[in-house]
Amino acid sequence: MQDSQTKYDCIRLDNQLCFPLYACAKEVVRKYRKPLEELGLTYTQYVVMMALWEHGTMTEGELGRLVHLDSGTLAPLLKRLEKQEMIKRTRPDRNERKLMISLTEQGESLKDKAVNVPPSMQGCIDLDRDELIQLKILLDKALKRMEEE
Amino acid sequence: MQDSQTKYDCIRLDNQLCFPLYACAKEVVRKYRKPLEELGLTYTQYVVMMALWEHGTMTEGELGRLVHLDSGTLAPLLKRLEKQEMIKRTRPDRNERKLMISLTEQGESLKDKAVNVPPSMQGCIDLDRDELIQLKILLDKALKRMEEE
DNA sequence: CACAATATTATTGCGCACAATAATTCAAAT
DNA sequence: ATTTGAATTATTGTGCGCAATAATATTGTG
Repeated sequence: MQDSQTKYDCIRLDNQLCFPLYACAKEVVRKYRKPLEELGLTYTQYVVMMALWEHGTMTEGELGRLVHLDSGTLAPLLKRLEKQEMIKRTRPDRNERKLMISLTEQGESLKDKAVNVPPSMQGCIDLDRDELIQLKILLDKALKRMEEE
Repeated sequence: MQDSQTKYDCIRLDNQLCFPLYACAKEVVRKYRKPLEELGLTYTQYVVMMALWEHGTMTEGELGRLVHLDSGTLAPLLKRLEKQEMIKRTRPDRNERKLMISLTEQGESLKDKAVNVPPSMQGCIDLDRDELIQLKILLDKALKRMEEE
């Protein structure tokens, strides 16, 4: 066994795939903070709002599956969004276990401010156009397979 | 403007690059939980230990730059690792501001268990070999550019 | 109907994440 | 030598993240 190849090579940071994934994700979320501050949203809240803007009213469970968050994270987050009057939380009569999450008028109209966020985040990941496309394809594919499990 | 292309398209979840990045990273960290439990480490602690196994003793600041964590996260995390007797935290005489982080014997030898983690995480991202390589290249490149700023 | 099993959300507990700020130590400049 | 400024780590406060568990409502089965 040579110097340049030991049994510990597999735990070098440079040889990890998951570490740059983890670190990039954190950096990106951090970069969103400023522009989202103007909307009064955290990154996670922004993701939840995007799901609601696109799909409309749904249960907490459906929402959680869409954005990859469980009830332990989502329940308090939704209460905060309700307090900010972005969403409403209501129990349907037919099934009082479920919690329907719907947008308030204010929440719905925040959409018009939110469309300014993606343009301002252009270049937040400093890669060429082709590389960004390729990266998105790979991440979408990986994520989809995780959802299928 | 047609139905299929509105000004709100840019805030559809499907059109985000950062969302699958964020979601994938979370899923991956979650998958590490089980195997790391046997080492008594969280994912973030594991990353910190990898940096120390590879580079040896360094200051908190250097460590933080390597793993992309600031003092607000790192300080309490290092105290927990010290309590578990994985690391030592000492102030050098020449500069009492700095905090040197070094491995204990126990921390050093945990390395031998840790080498089993990457193999057990093979397939944690369900992509072909070539796709994994490409993904790593793109993420490394993106992360490197973020570090350069 | 009774009651067991399931579905759905809420709570708890611990740790990460980071901005903002404070506290301490060191270095530089007059 | 004193003071100013920079470097370094620690603390505080808020929110995310998730496993484990609890609480409640519904559904299915005898």
